[in-house]
Amino acid sequence: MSEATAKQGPDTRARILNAAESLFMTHGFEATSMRMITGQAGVNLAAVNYHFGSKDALIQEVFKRRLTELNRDRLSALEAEEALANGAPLKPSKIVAAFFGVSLKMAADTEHGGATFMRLLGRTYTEPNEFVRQFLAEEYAEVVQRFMSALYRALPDVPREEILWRFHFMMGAMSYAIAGTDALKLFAGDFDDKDPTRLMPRLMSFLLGGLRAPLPEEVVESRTSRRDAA
Amino acid sequence: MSEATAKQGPDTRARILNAAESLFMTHGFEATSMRMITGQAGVNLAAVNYHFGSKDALIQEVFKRRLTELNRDRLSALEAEEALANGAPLKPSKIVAAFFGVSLKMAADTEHGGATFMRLLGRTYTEPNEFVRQFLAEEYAEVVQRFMSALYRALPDVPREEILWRFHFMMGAMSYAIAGTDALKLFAGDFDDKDPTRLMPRLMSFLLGGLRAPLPEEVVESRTSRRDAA
DNA sequence: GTCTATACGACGATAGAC
DNA sequence: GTCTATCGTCGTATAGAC
Repeated sequence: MSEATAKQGPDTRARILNAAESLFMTHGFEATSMRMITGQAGVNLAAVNYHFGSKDALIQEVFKRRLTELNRDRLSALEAEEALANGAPLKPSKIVAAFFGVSLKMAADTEHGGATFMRLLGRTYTEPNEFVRQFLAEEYAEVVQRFMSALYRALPDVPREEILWRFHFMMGAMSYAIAGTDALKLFAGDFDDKDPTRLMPRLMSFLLGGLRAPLPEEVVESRTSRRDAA
Repeated sequence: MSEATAKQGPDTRARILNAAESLFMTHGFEATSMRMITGQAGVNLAAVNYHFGSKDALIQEVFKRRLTELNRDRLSALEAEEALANGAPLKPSKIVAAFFGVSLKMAADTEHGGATFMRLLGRTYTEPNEFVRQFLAEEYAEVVQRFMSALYRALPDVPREEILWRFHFMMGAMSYAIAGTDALKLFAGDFDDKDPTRLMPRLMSFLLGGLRAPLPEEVVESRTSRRDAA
């Protein structure tokens, strides 16, 4: 159990990916060394750089696998709602539920590392590193565009820039929701962990309240004055 | 300007702290090496470990200085509102503005590294590291308790556990708001950076909408059934 | 093409001389 | 208190064996 799970595995590349994913999700990216990965995979240290180029590239590959799946599920959820609506604009609650419901579902999967992955994903958004953010942008481009279009239709009176910002805020709230109970316990020692299924309705109420909140005065003013000018 | 700002500075400890703060806020904690710090401070490499014990301890010291100041300002803002209210419960908007207004103000200070600090602070909440979270809990204990008390009074009909969660969600939204425009640009290439002073009203609308949103059904149900049982 | 052995420079940390 | 020398580990690069 200590190391070298299997010595004559068929695909070195796959063994590295599996070992890396498992270790990353358990210890985080930084705390996982190349020597830990290659040790567990039973391959030579240099194999990682040969197959992936660098540790960062390996991280990206592991990340990509999960993120692609996650975004596919998010799009499926949105499309399912759109099919039901039959061309009519979706209710904001349906759109938000499609995006964040799928996210929380993966976050609830503690067995396959989904929870750890979602925590890492939340942190990655605020990563100062340039190429990480750019990679994330590419992965998100399609799904964000689709969800934004749905929201534009659902909220025709809200300026698009405002919707974009509020979606951004919602992602932040979700990130903390997933990072979760641990952080909350710090603030309230008597805090009960309770049923994690309550998180979803809790978060949904908050997100919808924020999304449909009255527009900030400055935006209202600028819209009013624009209307006045016209 | 390259290194060794002053060779015969009086207080080695202070010179290390200043150099560390400057470098941390510019490059982040991890990207700043001990050799960079001691080089800029004009002291020996081993001096950091002698005076602070470790790099982590030095990070805590620098972090603490900022966070103490930030939380002091947040409490001052709350107390100023409470003085105006003369014993009456504060409006939720005043409470939220006190906490997050001060935060955004520090985040807007790009000159002294306030922006970088706030970005790092936002990430630190979701840090899996145990002692980092415990340190943060101690630093936040008083200010969170005070703000929660104010919110309990302001929203007597909302279950306290719900308020706690929503405050947590608000912190997440703020964290992403500060991490900011860079992340947003990734999703919308045509996105305009615009006036950063608009961020505050934008965020405030969202936060208040979320804070005052209708309670999730499950919470309402459990409260109703509890009332029924009584 | 794959893979291994080995070495390189930078990192945080520490023991011991002054 | 401060310094030098050195330790073990890190990610990475490369020469050469299969």
